[in-house]
Amino acid sequence: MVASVIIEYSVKSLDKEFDYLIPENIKDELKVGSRVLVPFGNKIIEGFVTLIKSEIKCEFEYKSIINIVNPEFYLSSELLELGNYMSEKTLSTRISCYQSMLPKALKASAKTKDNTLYECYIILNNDIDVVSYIKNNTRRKKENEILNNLSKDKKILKSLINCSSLKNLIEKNIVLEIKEEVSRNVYFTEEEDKNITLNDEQKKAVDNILNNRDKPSLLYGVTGSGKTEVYIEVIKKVLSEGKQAIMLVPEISLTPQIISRFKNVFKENTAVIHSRLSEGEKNDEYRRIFRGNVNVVVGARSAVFSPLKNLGIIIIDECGSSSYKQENNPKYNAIDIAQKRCQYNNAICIMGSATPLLEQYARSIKNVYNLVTLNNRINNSLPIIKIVDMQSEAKKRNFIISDELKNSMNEVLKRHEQVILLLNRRGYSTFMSCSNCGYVEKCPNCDITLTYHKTSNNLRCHYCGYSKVKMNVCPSCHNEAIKDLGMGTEKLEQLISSLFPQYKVIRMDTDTTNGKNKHAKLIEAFSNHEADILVGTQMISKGLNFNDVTLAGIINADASLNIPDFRSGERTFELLMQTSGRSGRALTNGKVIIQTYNPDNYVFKFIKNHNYISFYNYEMDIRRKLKYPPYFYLTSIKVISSDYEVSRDTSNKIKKYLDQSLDDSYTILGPTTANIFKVNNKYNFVILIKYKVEGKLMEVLKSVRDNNTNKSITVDIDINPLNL
DNA sequence: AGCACGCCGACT
DNA sequence: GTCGGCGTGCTC
Repeated sequence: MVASVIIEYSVKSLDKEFDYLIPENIKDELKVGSRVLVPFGNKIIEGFVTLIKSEIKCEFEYKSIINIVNPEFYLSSELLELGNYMSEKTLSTRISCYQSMLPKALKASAKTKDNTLYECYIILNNDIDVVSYIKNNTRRKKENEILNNLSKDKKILKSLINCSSLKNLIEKNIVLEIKEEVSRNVYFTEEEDKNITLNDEQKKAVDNILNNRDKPSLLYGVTGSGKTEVYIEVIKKVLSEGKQAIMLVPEISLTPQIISRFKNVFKENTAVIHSRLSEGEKNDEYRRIFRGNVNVVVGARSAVFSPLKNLGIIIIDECGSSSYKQENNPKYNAIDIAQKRCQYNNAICIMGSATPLLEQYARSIKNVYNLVTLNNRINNSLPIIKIVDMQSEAKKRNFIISDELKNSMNEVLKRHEQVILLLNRRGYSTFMSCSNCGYVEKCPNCDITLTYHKTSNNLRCHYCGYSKVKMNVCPSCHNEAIKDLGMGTEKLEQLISSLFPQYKVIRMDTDTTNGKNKHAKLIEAFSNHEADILVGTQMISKGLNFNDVTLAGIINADASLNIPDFRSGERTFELLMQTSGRSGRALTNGKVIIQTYNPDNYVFKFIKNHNYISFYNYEMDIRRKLKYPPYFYLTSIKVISSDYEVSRDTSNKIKKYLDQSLDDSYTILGPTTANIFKVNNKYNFVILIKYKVEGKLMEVLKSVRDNNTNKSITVDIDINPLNL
């Protein structure tokens, strides 16, 4: 017998099968999808079995598989097939696709080896007559107590009774130690299960989804319309059919709130996977899923690969979020993967959002997706949205907080309600600049300014991680005139504290939430009303549910509007809409204040009336005129090199090649310098291809990729990119 | 990816 | 004469 193996090196030239002999001793355990150890060249490396066949073509001498790495786990034929599909669609190696399906500890080439945690238990030694031992043992009471407990409970956690008497019993071989695998406790607050009854609209949505299983459903529902209840109801139905469920959420909305919500409904049948788990915890959850111990998996992007054997539904919550697309290789989109898996398993697929991507809504209008709408907020009241023109505020010398926002905050806080303030920029200030000569401190490796972080008193590059100590003297004109300009969450927190000294402020951004459970603790604290004002970045915009919040303030709505990307309008609309959704979820007097220097921008016109549909129509018109998605597909080719000229010349060469190989149904733009031209000391050029029909594009792209043999040049192809 | 083989320049 | 540069090709 021979096994075809894909080995762990993720390079194009090795993205093919190598055949190995299967030794007798592992013959029975070896499966297609098994992880194996094989000799390759003069090294021993890992790989996955993709095929087992009987015939041996004696063209050369085969080597033998050394061992199966972890006989219990293997990639199912569904996942192997999915990996091949993914590698075709993303033009990345098959091994990189397989590896992204597994937690790190189970990957080939993992540095963290299998993180299984064992716990030591004690049991009675059955070969010994314990009853008579107890009878004869009159002096040592403690020992008898332990023995009596053990004969009742059979097995007890050793750490619970660890004492000298126990040690004695173990030494005498009366009590035995055994090791058992355990799952680490994943953060979870027990709550009583509120038995929620659905309103008519929600009931209709559930029926509609269940009756249209043949295609994905787009659950379009305004924020606070109760999408989660619909998800839960549909999942319950699927579970009752004996099937299993995956629920995908964006990482930032994977909060303790949503986790305990699901754990309270589906109890220990739930596995949760998110980035704040340790590798060991992820491994535990993966194992539970693989063994069929859970029926519901809640997780971010990569949870779409959960090895459920009887998949009945995949839900993608906040399907408009760009977090479903992986930014590095393989550049897969979890929504595509979900749809593929649903097709394969005959499973229900639900995409839910108040702000779906234009692509998604367009498809639902064309009936590619089944459109299901929730029009009404549970409490029947949408927050009032006010747009504040910061240009006129600036004349009053209000640069950060407008009078309107300040007054509203005072009102709300006096009523003992809460405020959320969104500022999409972490750190203390936007940049440091010399007020004498205008010198601006930039990252030496990247083409962007450094951000000042006051707590750590350093300047940091948010792209490459470079940091340096803050200087007081200008390196250019040597004056002591360095000022921090612009506003980050750190500075805003400070400002708010001084403006509202009698109220407590919590700040949430990547800098305050990187500790274990920090994120959960901050949310819980705010939820318990331990603070009155929550200041934060993106991460406070989604999924959070605070009953006392009646005011949401967006400090600088222009930040995301001014990003040079054709989706910046759509992104801003999404961000503002989602943030607005945090206000007035339980109480009916919700209010949202949006501050901008461009109050005439079309985005605000639609935001003001909560009007996604009008926004959709307006934005679609722009996309059609400019040949952007959803009217055209997009592929970007990024050429990256540490040598400016090499990067420029290579991208020109590629452009020439594309012009020759593709007809004029493809629009080829560029090469131009990327949005951030220099990152990590490397120069980035971008070529964009727009097209309606894929045609032979994939073949052409493959040869572009394969023709680049120069190791110092990276040619990064992104099919259907979400960020330019 | 990692390593061997191989063919040309400057060094004890 | 040899040490070592990295270009090319192979790995079941």
